[in-house]
Amino acid sequence: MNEQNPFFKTAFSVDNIIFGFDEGDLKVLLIERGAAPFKGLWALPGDLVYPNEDLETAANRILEELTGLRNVYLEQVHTFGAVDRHPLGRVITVSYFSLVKISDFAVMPSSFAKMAKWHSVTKAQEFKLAFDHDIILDTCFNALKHRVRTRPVGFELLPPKFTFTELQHLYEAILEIEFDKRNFRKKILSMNLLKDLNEVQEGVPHRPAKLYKFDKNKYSKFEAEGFSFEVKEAKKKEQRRMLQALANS
Amino acid sequence: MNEQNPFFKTAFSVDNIIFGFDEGDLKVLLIERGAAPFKGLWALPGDLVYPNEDLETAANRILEELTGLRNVYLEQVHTFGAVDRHPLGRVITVSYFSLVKISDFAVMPSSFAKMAKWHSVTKAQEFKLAFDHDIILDTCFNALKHRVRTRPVGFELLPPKFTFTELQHLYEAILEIEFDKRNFRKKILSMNLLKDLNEVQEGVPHRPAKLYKFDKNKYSKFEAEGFSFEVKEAKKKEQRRMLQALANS
DNA sequence: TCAAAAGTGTTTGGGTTACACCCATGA
DNA sequence: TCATGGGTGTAACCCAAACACTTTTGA
Repeated sequence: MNEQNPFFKTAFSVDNIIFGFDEGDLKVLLIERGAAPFKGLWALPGDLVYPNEDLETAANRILEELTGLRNVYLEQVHTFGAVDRHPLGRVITVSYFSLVKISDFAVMPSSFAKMAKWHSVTKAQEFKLAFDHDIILDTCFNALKHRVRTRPVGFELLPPKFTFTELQHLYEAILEIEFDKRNFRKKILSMNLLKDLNEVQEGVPHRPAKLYKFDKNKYSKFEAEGFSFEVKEAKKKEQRRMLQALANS
Repeated sequence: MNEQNPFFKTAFSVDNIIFGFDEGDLKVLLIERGAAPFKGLWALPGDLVYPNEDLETAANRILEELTGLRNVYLEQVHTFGAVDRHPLGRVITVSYFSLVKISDFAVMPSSFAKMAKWHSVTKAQEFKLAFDHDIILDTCFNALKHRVRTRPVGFELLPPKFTFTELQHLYEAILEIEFDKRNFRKKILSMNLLKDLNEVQEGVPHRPAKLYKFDKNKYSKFEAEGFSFEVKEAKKKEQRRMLQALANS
């Protein structure tokens, strides 16, 4: 193979959608572009892939350079390769999403850090992002919604000790649905994924909640067998609302 | 951007897993490699992506060159980019699967045709394929299994008129599960996806089955709402089998 | 009349949904 | 004692699963 070959005029990059969870809200880490094209707009963290680097390695590198974190949940989502997606040339990009615990962010070490900022996902979806990053964000958010119903990955976003209510708020934020408290607890408990730590919250102005941690042993069982977090409540509620509306008209 | 830049030493390809269904068996179209590397091994049809060509366009082009078919169901699955996956250089490949009606294959028009051959998927999974194509095949077969539970895409693999039994065999071949005839019919009928053609099979040595076609209008409803083809039978059967085994020991 | 596949209903059980009140704590 | 969220059980319902015999046709 040689470099004069026109097939080698294409570059490829990795874009990394980094999700976090804080204050009951699902967040995504964006970077303000300091240079053209799209200077001043928010963009997903990403970089060209080195010639001797695997795709996942590149995704991990971007993540570590930006956040200092390693060994983070990472999943490839989709590859975007429209001819005109990058104004300066042909760049095909592979998107990944990763799930991090915002509690781990003591410092954001790299030079990127000054421009990086957490944004609520719902708000970021309304931004005009650089390149086709709005579509990428959308696609990855959908992939996360799907994954969370399929594998117990939600825990990747929570601190090591958490309350049931925090867990429920996390699922609600990701799936954009509200759950019944009792049914939610029943469902999660029946999965046997949680370990009761026999500890409680401190410093809260109300009855303190019990703390749980995620039980890795059970997790691996689901890795093999699959996991189903069925959600029909929202659909039914919606239907009933529409029937009501019809009846009232 | 310029061509001396080392980031432009990478090429992009698309590999296309073409599924068909015939004689109760799920098939995949493979090509025998006529040149090194991997000369003589079976490989997935694929090609480098032209510099001015979108990824999907490339996937469709490969499909059309090989089969003469256009407007075929096509879905991106995963991107494979291990540094050493191609012995002659860095080639990142985006995999797609497509679903075709084998009945449409009057001729296979291109020069590829003489080397292309349908293989039963289960057998092809045991082959040593060129490059990392065995992993790609596996990944795409899993993606198909998933998609078929999620959207009514099975019809893409059947001729325009088909019997209930053919449809059931198709689902069984894809999901590698056997279904109860009555439950299967009930489930499909409740989805209201089929149109009874008031015709029957001809020339069969037994009671002829009714012919159905797929009803596009209903389909679009599922496109929006989602579609669930839940399958628990297999799991339960497996569990019971294991309990039996335990009881007998 | 036989072979071969088509066609058809009902019961059971498990899991999801709906729903409301008391409890523990800090202020 | 009050405000705030924590924590708990039961009945109804729906859907998937299990299961066996009759029907229709061609040979």
